Amino acid sequence: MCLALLDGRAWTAGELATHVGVAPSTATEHLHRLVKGGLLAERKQGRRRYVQLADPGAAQLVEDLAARLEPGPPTVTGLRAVTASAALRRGRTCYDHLAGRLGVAVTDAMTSRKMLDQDGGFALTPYGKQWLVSTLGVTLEGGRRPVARACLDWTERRHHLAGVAGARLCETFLARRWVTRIGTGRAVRLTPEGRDALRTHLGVDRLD
Amino acid sequence: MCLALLDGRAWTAGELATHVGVAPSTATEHLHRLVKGGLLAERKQGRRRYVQLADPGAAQLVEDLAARLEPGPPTVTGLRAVTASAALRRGRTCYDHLAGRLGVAVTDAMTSRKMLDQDGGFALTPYGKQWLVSTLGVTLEGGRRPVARACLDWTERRHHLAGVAGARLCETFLARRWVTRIGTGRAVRLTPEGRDALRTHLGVDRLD
DNA sequence: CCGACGGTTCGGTGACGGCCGAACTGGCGG
DNA sequence: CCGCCAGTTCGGCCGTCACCGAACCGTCGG
Repeated sequence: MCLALLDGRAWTAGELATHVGVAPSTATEHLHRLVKGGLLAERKQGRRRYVQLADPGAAQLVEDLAARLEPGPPTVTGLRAVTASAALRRGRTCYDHLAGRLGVAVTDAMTSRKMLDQDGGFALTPYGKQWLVSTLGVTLEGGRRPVARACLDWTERRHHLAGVAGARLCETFLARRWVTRIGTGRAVRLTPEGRDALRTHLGVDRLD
Repeated sequence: MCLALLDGRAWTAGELATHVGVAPSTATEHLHRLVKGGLLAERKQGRRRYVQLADPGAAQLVEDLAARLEPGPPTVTGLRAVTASAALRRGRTCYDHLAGRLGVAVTDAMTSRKMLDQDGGFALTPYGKQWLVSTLGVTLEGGRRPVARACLDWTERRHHLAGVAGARLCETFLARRWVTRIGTGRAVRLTPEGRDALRTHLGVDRLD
C-alpha cells in the first residue's frame, strides 16, 4: 500500500484493498495504524476516506526502504505487465517529482550544464536556481523542506532530483504538457512538445 | 540492536543480547536474519562473531527510521541515565560522523562561513572543500558515496553534516584529540584543544 | 587434555498479528 | 423512504514469530 501511495495521490481505502488483494476490513485496519503512526494523512469526503503519505519525509522513508529491499524489479510476466513496467521504467512520478529514465536524464543534464552540483553533495548552483526561477518561472520557497535532495531511483539505480526543486520541476512539466500521465497510475509519457523543450532547455536529444 | 550498532563499531552477539535484554539464542536468530537481509555485515574472529552495519546506506536507513519514530527521547529517570543522556545530547558519533549539539554547531559554523551550502540543497562549496583538503589535510575520495549529505539529528531536530566529508571530519577530530570518546559508548567530549580549534578554525566560541 | 566460554542449533510454547466474514453505520441517490 | 455502497467494527481463526532452555560445537587457555 505504501508503495502504491508513492505516486503522491490520495487513494481510498477500497482502492488500496483491491490493489493489494485483501479484504476491505483488513485494509481499514492497516490504514488506521499507519495514520496513527503518522506515516499517512487521512481526509474524509462524504462516505469515503482518502489516505495519502503524510509529508515528503514519509515518502522519502518509503522510497529509501523500497530502494534497499528491492534488488531489482521481480521478473514480470505477461504482455500487459511487461508493457506497464516498461512504461514505468521510461518515466514516472515519484511522490511529487520525476523519476525513471526521464527523471535521471533531466538530473544528468542539469548536472552537466552546471545547474546542479553533485560533486560536493547535492545542491542547486546559483545558475540552476536562476534557471528555475527566471526561465521556468517557479518559486523555490519551501519552508523547512530542502530545496534539492537526491532520491535513489529504484529502476535506474541512480540519483534523480527531489526536494522542492524536483517538485516544482515536475509540476511545470505537467502544467506545460511536456509530460502527460498515462492512465491513472504513476507512469508518464513525454509529449512531442516535451521532447522539444528538453532539447532547447537542457540539450537532451533522446532518451534511450 | 540496530540503534546500538549506530555507533559504527562492531559488537559481538553476546554484547548485543545483554544490551537489549534477550537470551543469546534469540540475539543469534535476529542477527542472522539481519545479515542475510544485507543490513549487517559479520566478521568472525576466533570463537566470537562481530556484527556491524553493512554500509553507510544501512546506517542512514536506521537513522532515518529512528528520527521518524522517536518524537523525543523517552523521559529517562535516575541520575546515571540522566547524565548519560545529557552527554549524548552534548556530543556523540552518529555511525561515522559527529552529532549532537557539537555536530550541529560544526555544521552551522561551516554554513555561516560559506563552506557548506544549505541554501540550494546540501553541498560543500569550493571553499569548503579547500578548507577540508588543504587546511585539515583530509581526502574526499569516497567512491559512490556522496561527499556531503544531511543527516537529521534526533536530539537537536536539525541537520548535521554526514557523508564522506562528515566521516573525515570526525576522524580528524578524534585523531587530533579535539574530541575523545567517553567510555565505550557513542558519547564524545570536547577537549580544551578541541575548544581552541573550534574557535580558531570555525569561530565557534561556546556550545550552550 | 580438559574446562570454560562464546556462539549456534533445535524443539517447544505462548502470544500476538493478520486476515476474513458478517453485522453495522452513515452518506448518497433514486 | 428505501436501497446501495464505502467504510468500519467485532469476533474468531489460523499461522507465524519471538522467545527461551537445553544440548551441542569450536576455540581458547590452563
